[in-house]
Amino acid sequence: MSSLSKYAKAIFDKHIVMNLQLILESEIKKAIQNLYGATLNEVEFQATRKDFEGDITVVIFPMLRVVKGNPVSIGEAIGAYLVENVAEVLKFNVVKGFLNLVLSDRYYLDFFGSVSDFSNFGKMPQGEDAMMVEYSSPNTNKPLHLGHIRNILLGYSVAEIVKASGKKVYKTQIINDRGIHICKSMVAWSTFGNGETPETTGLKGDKLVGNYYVKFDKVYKKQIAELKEAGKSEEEAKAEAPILQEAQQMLLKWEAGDAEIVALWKKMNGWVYTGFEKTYEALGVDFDTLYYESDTYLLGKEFVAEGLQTGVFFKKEDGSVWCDLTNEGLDEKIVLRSDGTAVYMTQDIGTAIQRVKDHPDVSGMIYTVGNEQDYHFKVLFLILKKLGFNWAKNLFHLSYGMVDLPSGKMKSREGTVVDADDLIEDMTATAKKISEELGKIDAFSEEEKDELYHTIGSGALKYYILKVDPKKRILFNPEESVDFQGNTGPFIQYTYARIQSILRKANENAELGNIDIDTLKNVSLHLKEKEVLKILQQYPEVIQLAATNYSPALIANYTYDLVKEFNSFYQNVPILAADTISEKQFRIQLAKAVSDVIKSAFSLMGITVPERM
RNA sequence: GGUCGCAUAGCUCAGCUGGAUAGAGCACCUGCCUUCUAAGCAGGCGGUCCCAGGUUCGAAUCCUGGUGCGAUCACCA
Repeated sequence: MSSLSKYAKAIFDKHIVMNLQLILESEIKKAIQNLYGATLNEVEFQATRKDFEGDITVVIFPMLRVVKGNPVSIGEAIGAYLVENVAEVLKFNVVKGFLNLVLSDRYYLDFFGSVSDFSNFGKMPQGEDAMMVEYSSPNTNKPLHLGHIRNILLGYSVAEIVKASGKKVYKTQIINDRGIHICKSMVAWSTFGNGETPETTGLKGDKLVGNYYVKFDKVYKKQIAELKEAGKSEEEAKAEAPILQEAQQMLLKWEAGDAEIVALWKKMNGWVYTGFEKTYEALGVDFDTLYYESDTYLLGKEFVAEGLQTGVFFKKEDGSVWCDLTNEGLDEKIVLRSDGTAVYMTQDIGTAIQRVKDHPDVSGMIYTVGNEQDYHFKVLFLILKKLGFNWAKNLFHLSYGMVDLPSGKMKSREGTVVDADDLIEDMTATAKKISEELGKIDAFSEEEKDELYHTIGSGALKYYILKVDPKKRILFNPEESVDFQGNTGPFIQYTYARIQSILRKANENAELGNIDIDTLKNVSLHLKEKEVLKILQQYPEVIQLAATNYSPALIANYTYDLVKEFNSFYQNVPILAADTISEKQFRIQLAKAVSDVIKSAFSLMGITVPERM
């Protein structure tokens, strides 16, 4: 158990219960002062291991620096002192240099009674300080795939977590809506499309456009082969292929504002956006504000010009503009081409500045982008600092590992991608299959069933992806379906549904009434109850930890621990059939609290929970 | 080659600021549905924490050097 963050402390202060760890720390310091005349700066705590009796453990070893003596006898002395002076400490034992403290039930019950609403437990009120979280930066020439799914789920979840940790959050994306890749789809469509539309083909807009991106590549490769046969070198062939030149012509026309080309661009991008909308909806994510590359690259150019004046950048003989980062241990980086056109970096400079202009309360930004762009963001952040923006010190690249297939990297042009919509559909189908086999929801309407399948299927997928540490790469094998048992989304959803079932029954019998402190006083805790309470108590701290580490995986692991402990309680301790009324009431409330926290934690991962399953 | 990241059970992953005998799930094996949903519970099997040094009372964790895998070092994004 790490020391509680100041946020968690604030939560406990708000409720009558003082954080015990703080009390223990100061009492232990007093004990050392009284017993040995020494001054202790810090006390190290950790959760007591399961195989020893106790709830919280004080590590004695670090004290040996200021107190000379045998760790066991020091532990004994502190333990005796605490039992004497701290009401919550019932008894203790010392194993080697570890002082295990057994806490009173009363301490845990006071904690439980002090939280009036577990559905908001651990979430801090939103402050003035705003963060902007960027995720899902799609190109508008092809549909979203599994790689985007990780990006989207991760970014969304981190945004929710940061929000819960007490910051205002704007969710945004940068849409790469211009450039040669878009023109490729446009050329292919106008040449081979025969006026096809999403309406005439019944295809999702992004799929339709993606097909023409693939078509372009096919034709391009064929033309290269033909040119090589006619005696051209590989390089010449690649540069001279007519369809590529056509795309390049189109880009020039687009930049010149050619009305016909711009109209085509708008039409095809419109199809793609409609398609993306559907995918985002299926994933249950949203955005507060959108940015388009076509809108921000010009602002980037302005600031490059300004930086050139102030000496942040320099111009080479050919007219290209660079930033010298050799003092920072990096290379020189281009920020404007010799022909004056913008590069990726130019646009990103512009976008960042635009965002803060539009949202003056933004004091930092989080970019959810794959780790292949680590270098790019290192450079971007440095440049923004050099340009003198004070928010530049609060920029963070949420860098995540690639999602690879057993066959290697996914490539859109070669059709070796796991399509986002297909994957969600597959997961839903698997959920359906399993649900039907179990046959528990035969009473559901067709509509309710479909909703449930989607809840479970997408829950399985989201949990599967989010439970992994973001910086690690994921190897995804489409042949082996995502699990629905063990450490999975459906397992946790199932626990939630079982609790709801109990609550419904309790409600029918009017046993759900608010628990009062007097009832709690008469309860003596079962070991399993105590374990569940211990984990519940950690939730506020886990949110803060997940926020500072930008890691939904911490929320996932926490939820799993909570659910595992609860299931053990559920299976071993009767709830509705408890011996006494006060026990029954308490256990119902405990179950409810657990389900509230499950729902809350899952919402931080963008996962919904079913009432029955 | 330079830089950055990763390496823990057969597989997928936890392991917080260094602390006790390194933990889960899947798979495999045993039990448990006439009591609240068995997508569950209880238990078993399974480890040279990549290797070698170092710091420390104590290292999977920190440092150095290797090895392996990945990324990056474009007037691509």
